[in-house]
Amino acid sequence: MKKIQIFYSPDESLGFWLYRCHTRVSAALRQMFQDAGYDLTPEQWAVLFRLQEQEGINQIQLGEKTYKDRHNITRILKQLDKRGYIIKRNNKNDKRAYRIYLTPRGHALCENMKPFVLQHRNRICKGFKAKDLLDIRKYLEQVIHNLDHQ
Amino acid sequence: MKKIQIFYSPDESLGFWLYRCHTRVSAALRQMFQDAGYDLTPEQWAVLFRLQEQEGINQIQLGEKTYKDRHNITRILKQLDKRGYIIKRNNKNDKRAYRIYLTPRGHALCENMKPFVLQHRNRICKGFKAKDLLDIRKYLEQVIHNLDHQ
DNA sequence: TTTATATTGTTGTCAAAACAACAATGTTTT
DNA sequence: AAAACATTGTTGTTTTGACAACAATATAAA
Repeated sequence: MKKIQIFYSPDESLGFWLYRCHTRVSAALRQMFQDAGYDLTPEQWAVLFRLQEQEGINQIQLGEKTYKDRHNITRILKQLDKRGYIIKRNNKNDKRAYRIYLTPRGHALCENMKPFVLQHRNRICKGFKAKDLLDIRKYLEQVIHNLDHQ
Repeated sequence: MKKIQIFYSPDESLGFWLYRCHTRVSAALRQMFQDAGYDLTPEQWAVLFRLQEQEGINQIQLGEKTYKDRHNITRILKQLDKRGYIIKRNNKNDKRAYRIYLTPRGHALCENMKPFVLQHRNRICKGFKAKDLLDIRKYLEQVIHNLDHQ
């Protein structure tokens, strides 16, 4: 007997919805930064914020915080460095690693962006109750858990 | 009086979770294709499947189905064409447009991938009840709706 | 101590997303 | 019919994600 498998459309699939949502949400933030006259990508923002949160960490730690690999961190820092938002200092204890710091310019940018980021968050969460947001997060955590465990 | 705004960490933000989830889910599918010995990206898969669903459509329509813009469709089709999975036929009614078709090789690939895609879907949805999946989708639809309306 | 292995970071390649500029064809307006 | 505008598709640039190869330094094993 032949095994019959029903293949539902991607329209019904979680991965496809995650793709749609993420690209739209990310594009909207990028657009918001642009409209506000800032030359900053959402990815650069993520790194910038983590640095403000915890200055002096190295690129590996930055990658863990932002869920980006070291290759991408290298390049994103290159962009931030080019624009004068960060500085890489040598680490005396470990000559392989750098300690990454925000410049005053970087600190200022980070503060300036926060209202826009808040506005963006409010926009995408419109109509959600606190419990909805907790539920969504619980679901998304489960997806990542599923991928982490086999 | 100064207005105080609490800026919660990205760890609490929906956009960040969507980023984490999407990149992990997408990377897992890419890895699954690779491990199975197929040289196919998740994006190429999305286009391939839509073509099987509806052959002869043009690139704009393909973009609408996959939520990609025409620039990306052009390049993804270039990859699929290079590998012999699709063919672009001229449209007599509209000389600007092509009609895109799967080759037999493309049809075969699409069929071959389905079990892997199903396995991937089951993997990321492990532990979810039918209602959970409906809820997630409802939430994600709401996010997109929020972005579509102002 | 010397050798082997792991960690930190860079560079290079390829594919995709976002965006601008362009060519060619269709459609609408005048 | 001619001009203005819209649609379909391509190419180019920049940024990011995924991956491989590499250099330099640190740590563990022999």
